Amino acid sequence: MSAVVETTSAPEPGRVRQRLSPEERERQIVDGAIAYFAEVGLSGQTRELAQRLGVTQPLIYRYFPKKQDLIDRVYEEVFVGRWQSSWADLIADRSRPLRERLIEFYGTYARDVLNYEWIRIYMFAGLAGEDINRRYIALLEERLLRPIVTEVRDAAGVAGPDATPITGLEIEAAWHIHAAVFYYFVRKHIYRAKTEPDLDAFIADAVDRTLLGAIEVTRRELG
Amino acid sequence: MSAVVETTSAPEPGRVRQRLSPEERERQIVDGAIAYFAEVGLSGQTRELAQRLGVTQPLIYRYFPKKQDLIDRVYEEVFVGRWQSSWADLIADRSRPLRERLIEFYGTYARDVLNYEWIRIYMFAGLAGEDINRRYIALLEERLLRPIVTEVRDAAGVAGPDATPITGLEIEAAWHIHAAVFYYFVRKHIYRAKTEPDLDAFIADAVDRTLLGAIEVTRRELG
DNA sequence: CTTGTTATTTATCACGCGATAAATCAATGC
DNA sequence: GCATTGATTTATCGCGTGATAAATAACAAG
Repeated sequence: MSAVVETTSAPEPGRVRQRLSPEERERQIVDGAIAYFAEVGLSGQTRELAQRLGVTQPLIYRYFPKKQDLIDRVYEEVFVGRWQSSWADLIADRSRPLRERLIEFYGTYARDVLNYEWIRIYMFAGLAGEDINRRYIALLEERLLRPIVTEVRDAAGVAGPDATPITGLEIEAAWHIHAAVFYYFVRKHIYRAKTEPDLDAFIADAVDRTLLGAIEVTRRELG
Repeated sequence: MSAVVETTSAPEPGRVRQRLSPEERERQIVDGAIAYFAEVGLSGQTRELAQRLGVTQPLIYRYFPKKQDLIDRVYEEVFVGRWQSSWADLIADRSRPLRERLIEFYGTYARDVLNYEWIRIYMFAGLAGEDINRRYIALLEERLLRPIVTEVRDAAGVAGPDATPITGLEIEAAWHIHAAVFYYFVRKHIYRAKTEPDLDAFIADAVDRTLLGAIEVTRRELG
């Protein structure tokens, strides 16, 4: 009549064992891991994750022999393939005002990339010293910031990057636009603080305010 | 002839036991904890911390009976009392150009507040769901952002907050200036990415670019 | 219905980490 | 010196967590 020991996490007691195809179960584990790790960090326990999924903890190890394998998979699912190649054309489309292009870009980027799971796992990874963040920054600089600087130059009516190399401070200026949007989601999803509820209005306003200064300073310095 | 078990972390073997005054030892533990937790997060182990300090793990428990006590102390040391009351006067000093005031403020703020330990522990705390961040944001909004909006209004030559209440988007605009500086240090200390090496030049440029847009949009909307 | 495959669970190990009790020894006062 | 105090160390407990091996049972094929 010993007390229940309860070593391995069990699904809801009395629940019938559900047998899924390996593909379905793997999908379920990965999705659950993204949600769980985003909430508590990558040091979250496999037992707790299993409980949320309604399965036992060793089952996870059938699909991901090491916890690190699961973490790697989460990184891959969350960070790989979210960048849309069409964004390059959008940024560079001079048939439309730069302001309009940036507002459309950041509207899409905010919805497709900067959601709860992405930004929290991204910050957890950064604090853990992962390479991911530096690699993502390099990608952003090449595919987003330098194109933006090029367009800001054009909007300011000054020479392009071929004639005058882009400076460090110009890259930083493109970061200001990005930071305005990024930091909004840091406050929202990491600090869980109150933020402007109208996302579209926020983005339009953020682009307006940060872009005007970027263009004006560029004109003063290079014009 | 059994193998060494080594359960409790020991200081360097052969080192002579050093007996400090409680004040000195406590100071040493707190400083070590700030550095250690900033690096690995607040889930860092007391044994590892003890080893870095060159003392045994139970000694920490003489000064801080629970690990949470030590964490609370770290929060207190890092976050309390860094805000200088003189900053209010600096921001509101209309005998100087707003640009100049903000550059001086953010220069000081960057050095006095946004260092490696502060920004990492702040982000760890945010991800852990602590109240600290929301309380700090409330403090910033009251003591920094609203005053900045008031000064931006003045610089734009429009009515002050008494006549026209400050809007959510205006607060967000003040966040843009703040975000530019803050995100610089996120990239530097959390992602460990390369950043503009000349901090003063960066801050002057960041204030210039973000402030110009803030003033111009304010003039358009309220002028 | 019977049987085989394998998805899933049960049971358990090994180790790490927070925490505590008792032993030790460096400093201080007489 | 010698004794006393208390800062520091040694030894150990209990539990949580990653990981593994063996048992069980859901589903498909015949």
